[in-house]
Amino acid sequence: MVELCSEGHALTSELAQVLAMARELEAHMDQDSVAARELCRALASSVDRSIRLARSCFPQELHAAGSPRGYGAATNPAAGRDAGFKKRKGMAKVRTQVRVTSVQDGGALDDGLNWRKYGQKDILGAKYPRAYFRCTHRHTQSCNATKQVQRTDGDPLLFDVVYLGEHTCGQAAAAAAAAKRAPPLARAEPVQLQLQLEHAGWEQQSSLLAVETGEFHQGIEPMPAGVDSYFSFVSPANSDCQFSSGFSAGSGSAGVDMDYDYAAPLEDFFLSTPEFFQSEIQNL
DNA sequence: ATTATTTGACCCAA
DNA sequence: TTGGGTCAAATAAT
Repeated sequence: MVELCSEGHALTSELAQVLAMARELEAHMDQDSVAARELCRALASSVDRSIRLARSCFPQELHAAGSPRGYGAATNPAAGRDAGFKKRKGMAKVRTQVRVTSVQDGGALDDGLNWRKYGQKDILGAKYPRAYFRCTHRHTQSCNATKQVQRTDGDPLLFDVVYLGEHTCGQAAAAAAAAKRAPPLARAEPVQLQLQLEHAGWEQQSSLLAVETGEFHQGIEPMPAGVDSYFSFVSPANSDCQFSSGFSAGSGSAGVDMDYDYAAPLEDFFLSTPEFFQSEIQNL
């Protein structure tokens, strides 16, 4: 279920990067505070990636070790077994996890998706609370889409956003269409995305990718035939940011209940992602 | 007046 | 029993 080889390589190079950045940071420390801060941020991101990679290599062991919360695997201790998520009425069978750098600008970019906060909880072992949002149209259109937003422990500028369910109201499709017509403005800060798909006992977690917000949608390709879920990203700005992943859940026990098409909701999601987080991150 | 947020209470699965 | 998710009354914002 887990490809130790490729993930292990990624982990190794990630940790090597951490080491290099740490040394560079040391050299910078009493000269240039701006560069040092930037390095700290990169360092924290890298550590965070390493943790995720390590989790995907050794899910059980690391979870038992009690690492910080706020990660998809941590919220899903049953990964690898049946019922990786709490099955609630009307809950869609796909969970998408997204991390994004905080974007602080007053411009209220409206992607057409409306969320309403309905709760906030302190999470055991996490520095920051987790906020719970539901679709504004839950009652009028019985749309059961929800999401959870939580600031990561490692890097305060990064947020974990977990989407549960899909929009059955019309706004998701409308937002995707709007994003296609008028792509968001490019920002200086890259956005980091992480994709996590869960389906019954099957789980696959992607590598992290970093792409420019103004361009990332260009890399999205629909999945090829014969693969249950497939996405490919290429950042024009950075060849290191190339990402592609194919998921085949057709074999073994993972094949149960395959009545869901991953492609459409996820593509819609990525087409309008950068604006999602404007309001949600403010109070976290 | 209407709509959104806050926050303690409640529910439920582990 | 505990922790996470949701509810709903009070409060704030528009």
